[in-house]
Amino acid sequence: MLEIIGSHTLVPTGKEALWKIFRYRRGAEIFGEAEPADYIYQIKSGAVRTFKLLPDGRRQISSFHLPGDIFGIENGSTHRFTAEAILETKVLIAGRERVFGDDQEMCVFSNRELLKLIADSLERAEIHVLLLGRQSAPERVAAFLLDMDQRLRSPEILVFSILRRDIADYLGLTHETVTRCFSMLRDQRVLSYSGVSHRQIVVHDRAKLAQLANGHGSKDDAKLWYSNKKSPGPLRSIKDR
Amino acid sequence: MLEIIGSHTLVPTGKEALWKIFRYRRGAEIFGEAEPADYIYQIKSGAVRTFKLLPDGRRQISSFHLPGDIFGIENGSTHRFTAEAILETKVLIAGRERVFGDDQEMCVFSNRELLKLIADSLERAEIHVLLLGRQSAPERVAAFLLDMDQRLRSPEILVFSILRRDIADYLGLTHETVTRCFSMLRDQRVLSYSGVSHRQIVVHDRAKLAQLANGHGSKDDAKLWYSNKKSPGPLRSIKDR
DNA sequence: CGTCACCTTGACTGTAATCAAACATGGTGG
DNA sequence: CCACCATGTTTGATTACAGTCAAGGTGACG
Repeated sequence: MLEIIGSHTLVPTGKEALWKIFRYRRGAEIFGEAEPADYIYQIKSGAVRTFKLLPDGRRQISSFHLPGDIFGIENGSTHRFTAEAILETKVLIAGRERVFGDDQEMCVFSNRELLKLIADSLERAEIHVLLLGRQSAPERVAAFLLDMDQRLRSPEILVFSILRRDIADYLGLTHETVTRCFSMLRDQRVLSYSGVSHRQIVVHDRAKLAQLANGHGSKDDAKLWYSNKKSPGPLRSIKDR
Repeated sequence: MLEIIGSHTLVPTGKEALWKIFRYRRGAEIFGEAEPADYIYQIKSGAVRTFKLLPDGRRQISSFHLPGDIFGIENGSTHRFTAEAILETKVLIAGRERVFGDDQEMCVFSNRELLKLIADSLERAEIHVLLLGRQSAPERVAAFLLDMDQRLRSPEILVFSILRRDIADYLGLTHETVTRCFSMLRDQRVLSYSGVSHRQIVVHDRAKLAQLANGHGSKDDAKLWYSNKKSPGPLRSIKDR
């Protein structure tokens, strides 16, 4: 099983006893939208997606959570997302009273820490809004890769358990469009695949990626999309390749 | 000058002395992105938009703020948005130390109130992400109208100082698309314009609006878009109408 | 070795963007 | 008060980006 590896600080020191450990299989639901928010979660290993569903099944992933990340904190009494394990995942769980209890000594965070956690989520959501509202498909994919690369501390090989479909639902695209953007980046030598698996990515040109992500890319970058297909000459059947 | 009228509770009682009043003309910048966040703001009258810009000028409006709304609170030291008055606007201003000061007596909010303010912003941003990532243009416009209608307490006439361009930049669309969606809703008798101004809207069918906003609308609703144009018969010049 | 889930690519379609033009509104100054 | 102008809105024609539908390829795993 592929695994995302992060090197983040886990639970605040001295508070370890307040957390219990749980294990979820790939695809398992950790909590559901609108369910009572009785616990908060911190990832020990693995990865989690949180998302909302529309009645007709359209899905919007709001975040991917990696080792060290805390999720499931709600100011209200219920969860506003569903959370699922993307792969075999271990999480530390603490009761809600460990966050919002009156006795600070029994809490895992100070008021200030709690505020920072929520403010950080807000900032990420605001960036996500800009991405979805005003950036093109290649820009979104570049921004996503850059973000993942940074969160995983720019490893040699980006090992990626996140499916194309999940990336698409995070970026407001389809899995085919995500694949096409990856292929475009590969053709431009911004990234390549390590070995045969398309889940292991080597990022060659982070500067180019940043350029694309921020809309600073040259106009031609987007054109490459279609120009590849419209090359002159007779069409070749699939067998000919 | 048209004015948005809200009937919200202003500053917490007993804390009035901590706020000063300011006035901004239409289009005036209240604060800029990346500027030091030395003050927080509450709207007394008028309306404010907060937005981010991409280097090439694309704009994403994150929120419209109406009377009673508080904005400009930052956990960090700088603003993450630009804020501009949409029309002649009066705001109450308090220094940053009134929010994050150590002495609760000198602060305008309790820790709990502050957390709720930020958590509410986060919830709105998360809904915005779903809207931008997974909803169609007509759904976005319906959701926007419903939201505004609710925030203004479902008045007889929705008086609207927000330009089509601003709505578009909030919904991740163009102003033409927003106009087309309004026209579609008018043709379906969901709303109509009051008087000659297209800035005064009467909402006739809130249930239908809610249906459209949540993706529960019938499949034909979206089709009306194009079917109007493709009706048989000779084309009429504009003068003929 | 076969199956299943996932990924890639191609062909075509459709929604919303773009480009363009006419019209409306509100403010200004003669 | 009206003519004029700038700004905003509406509608139409066309384009383009991303979605949909479809088929084949590939890797992981039993």
